[in-house]
Amino acid sequence: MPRKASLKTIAAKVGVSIATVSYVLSKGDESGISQEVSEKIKKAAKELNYQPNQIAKSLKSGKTNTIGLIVADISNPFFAHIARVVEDEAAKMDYTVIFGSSDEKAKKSKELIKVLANRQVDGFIIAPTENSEGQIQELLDQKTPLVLLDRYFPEIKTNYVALDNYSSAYAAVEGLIDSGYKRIGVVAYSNKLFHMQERVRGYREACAKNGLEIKEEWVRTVAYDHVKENMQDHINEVTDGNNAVDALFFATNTLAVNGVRALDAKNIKIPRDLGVVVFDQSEVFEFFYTPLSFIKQPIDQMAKRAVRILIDQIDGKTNKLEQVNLGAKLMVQESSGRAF
Amino acid sequence: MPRKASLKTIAAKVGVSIATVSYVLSKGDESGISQEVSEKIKKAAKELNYQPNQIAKSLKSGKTNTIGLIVADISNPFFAHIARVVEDEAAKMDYTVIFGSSDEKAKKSKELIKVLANRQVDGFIIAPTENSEGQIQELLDQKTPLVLLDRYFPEIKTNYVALDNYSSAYAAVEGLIDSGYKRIGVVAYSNKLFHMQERVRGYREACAKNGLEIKEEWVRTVAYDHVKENMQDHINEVTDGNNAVDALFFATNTLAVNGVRALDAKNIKIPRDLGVVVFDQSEVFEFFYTPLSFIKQPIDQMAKRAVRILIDQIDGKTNKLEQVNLGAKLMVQESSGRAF
DNA sequence: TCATTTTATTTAATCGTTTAAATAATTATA
DNA sequence: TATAATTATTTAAACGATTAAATAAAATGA
Repeated sequence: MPRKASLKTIAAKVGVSIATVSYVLSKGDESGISQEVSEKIKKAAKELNYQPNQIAKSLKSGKTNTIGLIVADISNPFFAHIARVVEDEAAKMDYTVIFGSSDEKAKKSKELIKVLANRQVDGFIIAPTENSEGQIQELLDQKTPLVLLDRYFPEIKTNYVALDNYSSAYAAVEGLIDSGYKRIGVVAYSNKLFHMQERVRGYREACAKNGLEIKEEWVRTVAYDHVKENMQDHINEVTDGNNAVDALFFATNTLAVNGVRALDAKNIKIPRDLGVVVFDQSEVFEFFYTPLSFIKQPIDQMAKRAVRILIDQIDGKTNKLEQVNLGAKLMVQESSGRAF
Repeated sequence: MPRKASLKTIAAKVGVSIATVSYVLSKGDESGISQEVSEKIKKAAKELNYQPNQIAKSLKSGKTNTIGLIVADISNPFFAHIARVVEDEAAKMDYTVIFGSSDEKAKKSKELIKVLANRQVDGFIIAPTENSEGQIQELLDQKTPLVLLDRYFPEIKTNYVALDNYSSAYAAVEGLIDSGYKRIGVVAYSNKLFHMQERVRGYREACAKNGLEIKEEWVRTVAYDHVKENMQDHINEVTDGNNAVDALFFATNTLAVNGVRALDAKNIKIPRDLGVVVFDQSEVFEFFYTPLSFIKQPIDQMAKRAVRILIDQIDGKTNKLEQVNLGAKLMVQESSGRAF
């Protein structure tokens, strides 16, 4: 790429100083530069197809108008949706988004934070991975504007926008109970992230409060990297023998998609043989022979809110902690209610 | 955010010039700076948690190591998948990705190109919208490294990585014909983009070559922005009366998802009442009561190839035109073959 | 006409980095 | 010991923009 026209190019062409050009082009009518010279400069700028170099501006101003977005995996529809909303909301405020996928690995997350920080993003929106507390704390110590999204660490004082995972899970499982299911299991990720723990806690409490016993073998946890390999075993183990569950709560959409595939392979029919409810949405669910009941997260709201909080922080409009827990909606479809 | 440590900070702390610090930190052992001073500088850098300012580097070098990715909609799984592969491939080469969604609008695309160009991205990967030929040509005229992805304009000499849409569509429709379907319709987007036209052409030719007549009312086109509103009407019109189709070819996954929803609403069963084949993949298809046959695009390959071509161009390793048409695989499931 | 005010434009510094060229310090050579 | 060669370090310019401060030019007033 040949270098593009800069203020210098224009200045040379018109025969004025760079400063004059800068004033005309950035200050408009209040530039204090004569009509005559202004016209010439504007004309030259147009002819040279001048476009301001945002990098130079950023260096001068210390501001890039860029948000760093770190999610687990941009190709996961949940995060892709978030990315889109963040993009739109950011664009409205003249911000641009650089993204990265952490694959739920603290190491990748750390590397991403470093790369994006070096690129001088003005702030971060992060769906943090397990064991990334240190990284997050470090950003806070450096006073980097930051909003956690979807997940957060209760022991760290950060802005976050998340869901009331406990209540949502509770409601979902209670829905199963109300439909008459009595032996309810859960499939969750085997990480210590608060939101995941809360979902499991919601499940446990819903059962407890409704007088249902939980056998520990019904509480299945899967590593993020081994869902495909291990799901069938988990499903087999909770659906075989006389200790089989009669309903399952899947803690994420990916778990559900894989779980349902495994159930299908065993020819277990929903809801005839097994009730199902899922945390989080997927287009898949409505196309399943039995549309799955799920907890619908207000993704648009969450992402918008996160962007706004972040930009307010960047602008220094506020430095008070914003901790938002939104409510989710239980979308009851056929998978969670059987005729008894 | 307080300003971070810079070379200047380190220089001041150690009591040497900025240049010395720069040499030590960027040239390593061959810096030509004495062991003694080097050590002091490295120590200070570590203590100050020095991180190089990529913006300053970029200004100096004229290179940002950033790729601009413009797709129709990052929240569409097809593009989200592309984004992920682009991200990974770019990261391998020390590049970062800024993305934008054009919503198939030339105007938005133009704006995005401007914003990203001002941010000095080193090159673009674009899935171009209808009527964006001018924008693309302009980038080429400015010698901006560029690779079109998924779609391209045959009349413009650009690098591109796409699919042999014609052959793939042809094969898919011929699959329907081989299964005995005789009154085959198509649902496509009503845009003039080459890839879309090629899909329709593949459909037409497959029918023609196999001696099947096509009634023009079976060729349905939908505006990108009105799929949801109009799909039901289209489906009704091609499935009602004695001129009804016995099979449908959906030209994209979004069209298929909406189409199948509309078919469901009319209680038309696949493949009993209607054969279906789809261009492009979706997780949904396998969960439908009848898994849908579809054309599987080699998305990973496409996106990787696009990144590699782009970076080769950026590096000036080559300036020869790279035009890649990959083949797709027809994944036959139950939706396209009925027992006659 | 000369000082003063106002208006228009330029100079120069800055952001953080790189790097060619200049200079200073040290070591080797005669 | 003076000189040349080598090694270590600094100076200064540059990337492209912004902007306070300096200066130049024009207009105003007495």
